Amino acid sequence: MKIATWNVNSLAVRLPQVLDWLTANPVDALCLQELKLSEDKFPFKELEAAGYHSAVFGQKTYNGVAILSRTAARDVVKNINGFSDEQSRVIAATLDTPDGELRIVNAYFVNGQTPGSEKFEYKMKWLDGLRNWLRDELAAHPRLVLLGDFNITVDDRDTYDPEGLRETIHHTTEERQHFQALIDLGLTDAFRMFEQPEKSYSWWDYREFAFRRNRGLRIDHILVSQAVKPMVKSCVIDKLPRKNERPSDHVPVTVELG
DNA sequence: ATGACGGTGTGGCACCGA
Repeated sequence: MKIATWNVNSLAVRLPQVLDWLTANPVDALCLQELKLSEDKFPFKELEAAGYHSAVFGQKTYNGVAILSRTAARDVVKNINGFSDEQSRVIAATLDTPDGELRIVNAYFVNGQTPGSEKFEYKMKWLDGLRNWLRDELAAHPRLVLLGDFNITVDDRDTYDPEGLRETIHHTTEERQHFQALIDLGLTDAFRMFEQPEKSYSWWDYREFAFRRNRGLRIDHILVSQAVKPMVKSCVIDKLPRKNERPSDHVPVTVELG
């Protein structure tokens, strides 16, 4: 089975591209971030016509996450248990697969703006909350995938300018320690289980022809639990949608389990 | 470099993203 993550930066704008992508890439589940719309504006009908159920945690203007799946998701949890948050950033659900149940945790991590800012402090607290909750989720659901827009580069391979961007947002030691703390719960970065093209990124700024110059970051990740790791067959970034008209600044990342 | 681009909600711009 295939599971993908994509920060669409407004589902209202990107719905046609999502439908096109699903036609070309009929994954079993697609996790979306930055819907930028409330649940009452969510295109349930169009996605159902494409063969997908939707579990949605919407928010007007900012944030908003959803899990699209071929089979209906169950035991849906919205946001982080034990962490009070005004923003719609996390949706978790269980999928029933031929190999048993699989827990999906789809997250839109906090951006953090600038190290030292209030938003950065919020990012650190949010990461603490996520980790503490995830420990329980993993205990309850050994077969688990955590995926989404992490807004963290893992190491120098994940950034077009490791020296110039050192200790800037998405590159700080503190953020990377938080990422490592998630790994230490027993998770593995599926992308790095395989040999990958040099300078593989999942996001490029809209400005300065960043995509054309491949000045990007890898900040969209798929982490798998120890029980899932032996099943991982591939993990790929699909750059093609970044060439669309009115593209999202992020592209999909897909993991194949078998 | 207080910049760039793009989305949203608003209202003739400000805020946010990464």
